[in-house]
Amino acid sequence: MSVGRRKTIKDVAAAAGVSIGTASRALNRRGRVSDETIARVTKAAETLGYQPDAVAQSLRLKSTMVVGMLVTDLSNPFFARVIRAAERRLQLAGYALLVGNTDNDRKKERQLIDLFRRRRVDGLILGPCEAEDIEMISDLDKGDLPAIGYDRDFSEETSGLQVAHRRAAYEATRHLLNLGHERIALVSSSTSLSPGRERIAGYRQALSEYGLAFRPELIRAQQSSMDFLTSEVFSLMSIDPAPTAYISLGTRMLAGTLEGLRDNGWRIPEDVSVVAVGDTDLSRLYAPALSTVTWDLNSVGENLAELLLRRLSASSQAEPRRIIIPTKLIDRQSCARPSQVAN
Amino acid sequence: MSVGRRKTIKDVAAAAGVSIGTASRALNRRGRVSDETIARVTKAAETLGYQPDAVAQSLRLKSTMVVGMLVTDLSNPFFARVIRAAERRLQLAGYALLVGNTDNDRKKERQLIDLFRRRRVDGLILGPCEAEDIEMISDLDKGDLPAIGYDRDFSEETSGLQVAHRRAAYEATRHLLNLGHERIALVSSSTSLSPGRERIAGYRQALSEYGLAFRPELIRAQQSSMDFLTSEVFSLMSIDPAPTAYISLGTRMLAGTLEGLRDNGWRIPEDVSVVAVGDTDLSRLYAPALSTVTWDLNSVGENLAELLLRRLSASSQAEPRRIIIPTKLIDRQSCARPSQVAN
DNA sequence: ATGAAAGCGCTAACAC
DNA sequence: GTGTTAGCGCTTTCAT
Repeated sequence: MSVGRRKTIKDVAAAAGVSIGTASRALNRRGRVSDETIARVTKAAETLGYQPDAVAQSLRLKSTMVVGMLVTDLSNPFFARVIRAAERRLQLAGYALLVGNTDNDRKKERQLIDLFRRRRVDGLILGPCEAEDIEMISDLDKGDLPAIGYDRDFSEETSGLQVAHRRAAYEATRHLLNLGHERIALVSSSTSLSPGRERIAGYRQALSEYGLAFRPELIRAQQSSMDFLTSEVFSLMSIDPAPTAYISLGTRMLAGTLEGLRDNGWRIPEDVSVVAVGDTDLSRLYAPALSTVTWDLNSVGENLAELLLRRLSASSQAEPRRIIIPTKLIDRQSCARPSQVAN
Repeated sequence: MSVGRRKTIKDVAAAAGVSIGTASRALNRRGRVSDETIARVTKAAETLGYQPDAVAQSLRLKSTMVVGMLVTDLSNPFFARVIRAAERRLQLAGYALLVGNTDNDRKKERQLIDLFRRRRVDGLILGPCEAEDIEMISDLDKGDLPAIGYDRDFSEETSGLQVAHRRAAYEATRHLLNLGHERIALVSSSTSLSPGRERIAGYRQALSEYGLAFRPELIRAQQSSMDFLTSEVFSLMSIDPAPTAYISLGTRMLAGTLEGLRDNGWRIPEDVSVVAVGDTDLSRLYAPALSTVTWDLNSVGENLAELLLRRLSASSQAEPRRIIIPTKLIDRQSCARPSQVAN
């Protein structure tokens, strides 16, 4: 179709009979330009189908209007939703979103950050990653790359967002404790990730408030693999006496937990209570419907974008901000008093 | 931390005591450079922590090594998985992935394409979108923007990938027909999207092979909203005589279908048979486990990346290619012979 | 084998 | 108000 090469501002200038400097000013409505030339240049640009070259602009303006986002797994619905919301908000502000998958590998994360830096992204949103480093974000941020953290450790000097995983685990545990459970298993993401650590902390706190001892063997969090094996659940179930309740807060682990319980013939909530994570179709439609810890993923994405945007607006070099996203426990039908039968 | 501005090739050249031209050649090992200078320049670059500016390179080389991908909904697991796989493959080839959400809105798609073009992405992967146009992709592709299609219409002159939705629907329908069902409801994405159209075609074909008439009232595909209302299912259930089987091939609609059926007290598969889509936790763990049409999302992503990469490798301006991803029907426990009770 | 210089497309500073 | 020019950081002729 279009035979000629892409139109440049030079073409526009020529067509409008002005210099390229004037063309630029007219197009950007910057500096002193007569209304008449603005009109002529705009018209010329339009008829030529001129679109400014963002690469050249970036080089000149030292801003690409691109931000990068790194998460362990783009396809994890917990991240995918967040990305969607963030992309929407960023686009509104004229930014595009470059995404990368770290596979929860520190080395890959490092590589991607370098790559994104070379690409001169204006800012970075960093999701949780193995062996994360409190200094990392502030190093970047104080260096040449504005960065904010999402569900990972970051120092007080930088902005970031965290879901209230600790509180979530605390409340889930309290909920079961209140029902009379005393042996509560916790299945969650690895302790090398902030959410994993936070959850354990919340769980412990609830336990200690009830004067119950923390028993590490009831916890499954060392998993670094993406999938949670039902064999892990079996090992939990074979503890004597066995747990009477399961809090399954790992996105990918819930299915394993349910499968393990089911395959062993344990009924929910008669034999065992379950608290799940994420208000998914599975939680709602599973029989029985699962009591679930949830939070607003949309809000996470929007707030992340907002946080970074604020950081990028040169004016407000201001205060670093920390946003905590509240969680909610939706009680459905998967929790009951522990069965009287000694397991 | 780093006080000085970013190092440029000029700094490297100075530090190595050569001209910037030589520095560039040394760094890229292009042209004639003595091994000794290569060593000196490389060393200088390393000690300075030099990283080439990709923006400047892009301007000069007329290639950004970025590709864009547009889908209706980044958070839809069907797309999220594909994006993850594509990103991985592209990254291996040195490309970064810019993502965008069209919300299934033609106007937004158009805007995003223009935006991506301005950003000089090297290529584009376009997912399905409302009112898609066969010419669109080839226009782009023959114009200035290599593009391939994913589950959408594209002309024979361009490359693209399609999941075998028609065959999938055909087989699902056959499966139910073979069990003795004659009134089969089909719930799928809008007919304004390629997958929706294809599925209906497959469904019709199976019906006609069985000598059964196509009854449009058994189809729910006009949905443009993201969620499928259970009221739609009620309307289906209240047809007289009611369908004895449901094929629910819309990602977002499966939950609605199950909910509608359940809330009305219909048992699966005793009262009604169901075929679902996507080998998700829900399909596996729902009681009963759902017979499901699946395909390899990972392979979709990889093949899309591969297709675009091939298109981008200037050498092979070659043949446009069309890849069809096969589907598989996993038969579980949600299908049975129709109940003898006249509904 | 190396240096000098042009130029990718754009914006901003400076003259007039 | 507009034209001219420098220069963002890089690669690539073209001389030497």
